[in-house]
Amino acid sequence: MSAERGISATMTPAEKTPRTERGRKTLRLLLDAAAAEFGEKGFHESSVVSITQRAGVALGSFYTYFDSKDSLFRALVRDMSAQVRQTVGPVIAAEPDRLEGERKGLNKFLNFVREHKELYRIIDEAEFVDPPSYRAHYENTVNGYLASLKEAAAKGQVRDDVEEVHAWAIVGMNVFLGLRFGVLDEDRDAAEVATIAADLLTNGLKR
Amino acid sequence: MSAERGISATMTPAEKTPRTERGRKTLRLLLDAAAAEFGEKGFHESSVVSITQRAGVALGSFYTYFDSKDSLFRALVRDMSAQVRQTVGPVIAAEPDRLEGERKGLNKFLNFVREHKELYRIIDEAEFVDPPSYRAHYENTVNGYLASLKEAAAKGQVRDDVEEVHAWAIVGMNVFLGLRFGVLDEDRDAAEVATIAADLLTNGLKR
DNA sequence: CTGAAAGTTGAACCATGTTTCAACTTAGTG
DNA sequence: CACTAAGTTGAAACATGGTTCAACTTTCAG
Repeated sequence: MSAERGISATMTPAEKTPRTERGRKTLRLLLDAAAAEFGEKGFHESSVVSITQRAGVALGSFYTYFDSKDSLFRALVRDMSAQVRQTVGPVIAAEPDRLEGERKGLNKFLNFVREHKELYRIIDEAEFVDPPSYRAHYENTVNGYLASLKEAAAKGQVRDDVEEVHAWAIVGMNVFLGLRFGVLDEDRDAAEVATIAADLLTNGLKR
Repeated sequence: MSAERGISATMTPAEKTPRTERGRKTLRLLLDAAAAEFGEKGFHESSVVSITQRAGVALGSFYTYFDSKDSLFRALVRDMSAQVRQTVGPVIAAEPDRLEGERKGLNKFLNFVREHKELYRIIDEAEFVDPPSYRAHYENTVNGYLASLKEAAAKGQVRDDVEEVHAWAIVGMNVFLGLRFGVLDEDRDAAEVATIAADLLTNGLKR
């Protein structure tokens, strides 16, 4: 996760950026340990002590890089929010047909969630730990969706009255399918779920 | 809320049921204070002290009725979960046409959420405070939905391949519309949102 | 009336966990 | 090499808030 993607991009200046290689390595250890810890136990059950232990670092070192437990959490949420969009967005965009893109995007999303249950959970908890980030996450997601739907409408691929309500509905649909078939259980084939959902979305519920 | 609906029905035996009128009154004060407190601050920011203060009751009295802060929260979640289903379910069931029922049900749900933002939030937080209740809430909701969709399919009102994936998709859609147009903002007419969503669900996204 | 059961009270106890800090170690530059 | 900046350490200070309990008050059945 974080370790693989470098640090500075999505990092706010609130943290004390490391100046040496050793520092960057420690910060990375902390971020990864935190993602694992928050994912397993949730924010409130996680402690700074146990995050540092998991990272194999002394307690005090934590405060070399973060102002507080909250500030670490915020950093993580922003990080993940971007990660989801960067993973799914391109898959949808690459497909010439928007409705087929929807199927592929959902499939990608389901697989992403299965591999990153901890990240999914962190974003959910932001509703309580850091509401602005939570809101921003979904607004960003929905806005991206809406823009892409409007383009498709212009090309005549989907109904041309698409608007915000549609975008929220679709995002909600995807999030819940991710929850049920990605996080809670993996008892169904992801591609099949994506196909069924995309078909529902394309043709509706009517007979 | 709880005060208006009486207590025993959804209450588990875990709590120490009051034996006198005075006791029932105190318990009701505590439940209402807790719902308000959890709704405003969330579980972890709420304290037993401040719940009892809000209820106008001594700290120690709390433990006459609940084993712990967690046990109170669990009671509240079960309570609300039932409340949502009892509010929306009948509206859908009363309508002969399932697709029209969907529109009315969503409309009812949106209005319910607007009046009960605190309850909505409590259920969300159950994902972290009491996962089994959270899971149970959505499984119950989805199962009810699925049963009703299958009935409609038998009557030829909706496609006859309806299954679990569809039900989760629809519930997710509704939950997110509730989040956006009920909790986060009320800048759109609820009936209009319901109409747009029901139309999407009926006819799909294709041109 | 009266006594036992139910309910009330809040100070004290206790557990947990965040944050600080001053002494110490390591890294890198002139 | 040496010297300074960067980073590390963990014990201790500090804050919070859940839970217990023994003394007290109210209720209500007999």
